[in-house]
Amino acid sequence: MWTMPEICVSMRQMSSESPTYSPLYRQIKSLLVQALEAGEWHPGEVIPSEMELATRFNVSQGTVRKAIDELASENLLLRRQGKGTFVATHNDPRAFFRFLRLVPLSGDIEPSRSVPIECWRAKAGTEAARVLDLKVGDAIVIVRRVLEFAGKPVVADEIYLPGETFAALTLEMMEESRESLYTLFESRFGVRMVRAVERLRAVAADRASAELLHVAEGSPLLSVERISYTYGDKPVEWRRGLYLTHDHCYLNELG
Amino acid sequence: MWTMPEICVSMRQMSSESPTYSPLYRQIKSLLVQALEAGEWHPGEVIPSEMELATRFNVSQGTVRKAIDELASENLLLRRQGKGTFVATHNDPRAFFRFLRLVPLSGDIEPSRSVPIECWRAKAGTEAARVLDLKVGDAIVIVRRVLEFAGKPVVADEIYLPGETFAALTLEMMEESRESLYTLFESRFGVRMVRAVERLRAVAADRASAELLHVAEGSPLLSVERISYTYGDKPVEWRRGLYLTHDHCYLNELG
DNA sequence: GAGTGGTCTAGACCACTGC
DNA sequence: CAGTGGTCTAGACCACTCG
Repeated sequence: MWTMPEICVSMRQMSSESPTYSPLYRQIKSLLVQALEAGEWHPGEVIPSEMELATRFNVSQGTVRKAIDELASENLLLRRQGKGTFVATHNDPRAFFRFLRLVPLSGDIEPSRSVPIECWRAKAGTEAARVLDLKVGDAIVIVRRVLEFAGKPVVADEIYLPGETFAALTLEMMEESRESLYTLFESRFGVRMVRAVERLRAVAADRASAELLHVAEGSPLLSVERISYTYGDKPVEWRRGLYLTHDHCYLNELG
Repeated sequence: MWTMPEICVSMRQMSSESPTYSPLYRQIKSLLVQALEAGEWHPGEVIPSEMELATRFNVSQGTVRKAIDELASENLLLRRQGKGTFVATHNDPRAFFRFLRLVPLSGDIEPSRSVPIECWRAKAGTEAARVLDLKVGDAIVIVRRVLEFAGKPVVADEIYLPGETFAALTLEMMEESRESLYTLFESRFGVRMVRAVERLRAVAADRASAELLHVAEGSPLLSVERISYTYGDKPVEWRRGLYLTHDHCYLNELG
């Protein structure tokens, strides 16, 4: 159960003098993130109304509003006029394309399917440990899978996960699930990916990938290396995908 | 000279009944965009203070603030506390990396140089016409250039521009300019790129590109096709770049 | 109609910049 | 010091949803 932190008043006056000044609405924002992280409200659920939160935190509605505004713009929350504010979830077509920027060249919408291939345990090497913020030798889980669009293989993924959190992950679990991987992680492991960084390069297909994607060895593939983070910028996934960009392209908006 | 539109009061009451209702702050926002588009304030300049604008438009400071907030988040304006609000400009290192998401794998910062190669006039084909919103046969300007990092060629670009706007563009102009291409477009042609969409694929190097980038024919290259837009979502540039991703990668943040 | 988020206002005060 | 953007408040009203 969640208990109300009673620090609002003491927080407020850390103005002027303090070297770590942050405005009230950011403190509220961080309290909301803590509540999300602690699982006070689950993905897809409504959170209390702005007025209720304002009463709880002893601030005005406008201050809560500004905190929620930022969280909504970071896609942690979702506002729906007349209904309330909801915890964002990956179980939502919009979230799907936020993290998989692959679109068919034809523009048509294609059904996609995730085909898990392998899932095994290993110990973190120096690079996996660095990326996932673990110690060398810590347990990790490695998953290999293929993503199909319109029945054809388009992406070959290799995914590294911290072993502690994902100890229970099995191939069967992924095979049975009709949801996306991130939806599975969210519903079964309580891990919600919040943001990610991708590094893209063009590479030549090695033999294994060439077989998985049904192309000739040496064909150009788009290599997408991704590090995903949950609440508090904690890295929880390291993934390398090889994308076949013959009939698809990686779409990116530069704001 | 700019004249004050006097429609605020009439605009305000298009509530309830109207099918095209938009809140007051969005109407203010669109007036500000019109002013930017009309060249009322130039890139790098301060715009009037929030209070002044509020008086002009007969709204409260808060409403102007919300309009400016959105424009700042879209990178059209730049707020600086204590100094004022400025028209965003490409003559700024931050803007540079917003539109060129290429970073060295080593992490070091490398000096870049644009080497223009060719610049010629042509008539728009069906595809160029469609993308640039022109008629087939309309004049276009085509530029080829190479981007070097640390003295080595990394990007080969082919750039299509509407001929009318860029009639005066010459190779010499680009050679003499030490600014980025977008800075040149902004200062010499009054065209500010505001947003862009990129489509990425992995391709094999053809002979021409292989020579430009000093790699073997058939090497995997990252193909980046970009359409850039100015104010009002008007397309003004169509560009295809081939990126050598041996020592660099395309960095993308998924929010 | 009651409840939610969304807009708009007016006024007070704070933090930063530059003269 | 005056002027700018940034925060915070309180209250009114609008638009949307649902029972």
